[in-house]
Amino acid sequence: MQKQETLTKNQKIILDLIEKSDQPLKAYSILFDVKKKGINAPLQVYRALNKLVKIGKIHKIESRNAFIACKNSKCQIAKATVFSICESCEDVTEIHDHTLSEHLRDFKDNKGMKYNKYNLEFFGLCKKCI
Amino acid sequence: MQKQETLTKNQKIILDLIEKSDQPLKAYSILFDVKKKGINAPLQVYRALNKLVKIGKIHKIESRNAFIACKNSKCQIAKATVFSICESCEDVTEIHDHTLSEHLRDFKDNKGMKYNKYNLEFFGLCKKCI
DNA sequence: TAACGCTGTGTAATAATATAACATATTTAA
DNA sequence: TTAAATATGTTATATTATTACACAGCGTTA
Repeated sequence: MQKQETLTKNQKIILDLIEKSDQPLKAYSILFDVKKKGINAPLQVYRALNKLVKIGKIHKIESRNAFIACKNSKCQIAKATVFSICESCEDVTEIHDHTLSEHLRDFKDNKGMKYNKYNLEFFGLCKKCI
Repeated sequence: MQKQETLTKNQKIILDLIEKSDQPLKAYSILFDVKKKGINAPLQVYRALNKLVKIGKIHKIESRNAFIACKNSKCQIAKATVFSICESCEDVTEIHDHTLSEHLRDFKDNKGMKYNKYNLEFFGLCKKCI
C-alpha cells in the first residue's frame, strides 16, 4: 500500500475543483474560481498545483499549460503520462494502453540515459470533430 | 522529393541561430541575440518560430518552452517528435528510434480519434549527471 | 522542552512567455 | 494585374510563472 498523502486546505480546494472538471483547467482560471474560498494569489495556486503534480493527483498538459485530474488510481506518481488532444475542440483524454506503456517504460536510448518519467501527447481530431 | 521551403529574412536569421545551438533556445533569448540584426519585437520572433515549427525545421520542447533545430532530414513535418531531457543539466536530445516510432505511429486508441501528430518527452538523468 | 528542519501560508512585486490589433509591404497565383 | 495569401514592423497587452520575504505549524531529536 502506498502512503496516502494528507493534503492541506489549499491543496484540497484546488484538487476538488480539478477533479470536478473532466477537462484541463488553467492556473488563472483556477485562481478565479477559488477566490471565493480565500485563495487570492497566483502563487498559492501554483504551489498547490506543483504539489498535486508531484504526488500524481493531477497531470500537467504541457502543450496547453493546463492541469487535469489523474483518473488512474494506480498512477500515484506522475511519471508516465499519455494524453490525446483534439486540436479542434481541445478535448483531452488520458490514455491507458498497456502495450504502449510497456514500450515506453522499456525504451532505452543509446546514450545510457536513465529515465524516470515521460510525457506523451497525441494530437489530432476526435470523433466529433472529424 | 519534398518541396524546399523558401525562408524569409527573419526566418533565416532565427533558424540560423537555432541551428548553431545544439541545445534548445528560448524565444526571448533568441530575441536578445537577433536584436543586432534588426529584429526588435517578440512577435517577430514568435512569428518566425511558429513558421519554422510548422515546416518542421525546428521543434518546440513543450515542457521547457524552448526551440531546437531538427537534425533529421526526413523530418519535414513536425508531426512526430521524441526527445530526452536531462533534469539535472537540461541537456536535450532528439531521439530517432525506428521501433518506437512505429509503435507510436501505429497507436490507435479506442475512441476513434484520428491522430496526425505526437510529442513525446522522456525525462531522467544523462550519463554525465547520474 | 527547546532548537531545528521541513513544509506550508500569505502577500507584493516582478519575470517570463505569448498574443491582439493595426497599418503596410511583398510574394504568389489566377 | 489584380486578388489572395503571407510576411513585416510596431505598440500595447494578455497570459503564465517565479522571486523574495515574513511567518506559522508540526514532527524530530538532542
